[in-house]
Amino acid sequence: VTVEGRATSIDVARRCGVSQSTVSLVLSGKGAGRVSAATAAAVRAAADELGYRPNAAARALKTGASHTLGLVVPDVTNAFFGRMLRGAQRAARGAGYAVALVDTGNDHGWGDDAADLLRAGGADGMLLFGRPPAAGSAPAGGAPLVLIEAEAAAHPSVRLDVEAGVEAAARHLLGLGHERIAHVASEKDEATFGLRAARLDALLGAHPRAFAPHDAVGAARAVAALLAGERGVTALICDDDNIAAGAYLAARAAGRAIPATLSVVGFDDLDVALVLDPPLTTVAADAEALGRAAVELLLERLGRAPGAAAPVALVQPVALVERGSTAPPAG
Amino acid sequence: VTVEGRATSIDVARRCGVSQSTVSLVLSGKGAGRVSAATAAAVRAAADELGYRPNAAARALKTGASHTLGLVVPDVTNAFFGRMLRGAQRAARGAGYAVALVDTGNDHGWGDDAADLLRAGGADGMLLFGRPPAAGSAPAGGAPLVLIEAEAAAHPSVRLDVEAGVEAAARHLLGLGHERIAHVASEKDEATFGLRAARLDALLGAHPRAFAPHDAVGAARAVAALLAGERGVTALICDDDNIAAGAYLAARAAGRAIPATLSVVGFDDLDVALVLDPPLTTVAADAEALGRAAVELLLERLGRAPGAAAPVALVQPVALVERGSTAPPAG
DNA sequence: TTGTAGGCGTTATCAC
DNA sequence: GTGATAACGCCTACAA
Repeated sequence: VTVEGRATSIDVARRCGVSQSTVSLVLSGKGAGRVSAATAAAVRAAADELGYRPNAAARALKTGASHTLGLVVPDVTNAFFGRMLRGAQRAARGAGYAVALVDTGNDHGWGDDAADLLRAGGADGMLLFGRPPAAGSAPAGGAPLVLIEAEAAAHPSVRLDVEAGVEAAARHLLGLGHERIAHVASEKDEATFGLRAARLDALLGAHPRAFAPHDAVGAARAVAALLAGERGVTALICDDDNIAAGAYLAARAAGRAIPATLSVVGFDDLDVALVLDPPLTTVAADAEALGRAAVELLLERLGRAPGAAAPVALVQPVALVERGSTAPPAG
Repeated sequence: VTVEGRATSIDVARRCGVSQSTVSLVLSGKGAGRVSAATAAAVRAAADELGYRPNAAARALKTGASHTLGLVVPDVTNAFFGRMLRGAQRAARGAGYAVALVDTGNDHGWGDDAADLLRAGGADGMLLFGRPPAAGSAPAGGAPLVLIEAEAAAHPSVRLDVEAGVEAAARHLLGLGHERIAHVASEKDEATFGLRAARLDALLGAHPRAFAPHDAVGAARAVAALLAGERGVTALICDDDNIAAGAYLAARAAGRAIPATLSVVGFDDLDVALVLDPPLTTVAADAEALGRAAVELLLERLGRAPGAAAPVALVQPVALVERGSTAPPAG
């Protein structure tokens, strides 16, 4: 267990009197049937004693693959990303890849961030969340790219079927008898939110809409303003459960009881949905599966030739979970 | 904007008729006063046109630094880690480092995970959350290590002053007149939780304790059992806000009103604390600062000689935030 | 079955 | 000012 600086494969070779290439052969598992069992054992023993670890940089340089994936998300602080991260991370690790994370903190320095990461860590491929890379920039320096919750002709992508999600929410409320439904939309301009607004517009015609940040306190302000300004709103469709939590706060402050005088639907089915009182009716999204699928797409693409095969655009299903926050409108 | 495979510094050199080493000098900024302004400009132009990006692996091999930090956390899904991640990530990026993330998913395959990451990504240093590395293993392969929310003589560390935190919570409840206070502890065996239990034992003497998972539903079960089994408990100190959220669920189910017949104190001050009704009295911890401090410690250590200077153990303050979930016991 | 040699793309030390 | 040249540690034909 001697840990003294670094042992190289040459040290190992010297230690047991063989050549460096033999060491490489044995330790990379490609010595089967080529190196005698005795030498192989000796090599392994020596490597063990020296605590030898192959130098990742050297290997990456030689093979051209760093076995690292870059993941760019707008806000690690959001529970949704935590779950997505876990899915991505697991899938990646299962395939021997590490995940390097970039949190842009909602600033749109996309190209910069992504490129920086690549330059720094030398990722083999990138996962970009939320918006396609700016047209001009080549954010990954030519590395394979997979988009999450965004689409672009040039790259494979995975996203949730958010249109079906908001549609299910709207139909649920319509079925309950609501006639004036407001959309509490995200203030971020990510593709997914645009899709939702468009579908709701098509479905509901003109209807109130407010824009809110993804935290309960900020969202509460937005919802309070909406409720004060718009007459007769009896139901809210929120772009995210955190925003829905804000709606609860605003409703409480305004003396509106949920669901008696205000119905609320969220999106994502985060942990907070169950903690709210009453439990939140929401559109459940499997964030972990999303992350996993994105990584699988990227890994698959890393296997292919650079431009081969048309990029796929995966769409994953979501499902409305009816809980206690929705009911027929009063009176 | 031609992106054709990869352009190397040799391509750039050829393009503008200089030697490769001149290109290196110019682009690494070390050409000041050595390379003529004209050549420098030409080199930069050529690099731009070719979309040249230095090869990270080659640079890492040559310089011995990958500019990547490994971060190992038990559960990215917890909002606390989201905030910590952000702090760590920002500090790292500010210094030109990328952060590679490993989520162990609460399994204690420490050595494996950390080593795997290192092998894969070649991190210059590691940040380990929650528990010191197993004595025998050298999880980072000799790379500098910083512990977060854990301490060990051999490594620098940062942690929250959790003892002061639970003490403040306990004194607050004691001051309110509570006499039978239960501790809803985390079921994880991380150092931070042991510290809290010990302090509460010292302060409160024998008192009820239940162990709960860090999700509301699971925690609710644990709290329900505690409340059913123990007589006269009027207040709960929870190891985390998610657990406190579970306590709300259990209290609701058991018909105990918060704070009228049950006071609850949480830990961390996550977003959920404000969403709960009534808002949760909790011990606020600055997770972002924790992440930042850890990265700074690691970067500083990366600057020094391998064994130089005694490892520091930073302890960051926490503060009780009184909100609506605590009140004098009934009757 | 094993060893030799060349090169991956950089950086950095020297001559020129 | 600029250009050869030698590593960095590993992989992999190819030679022995």
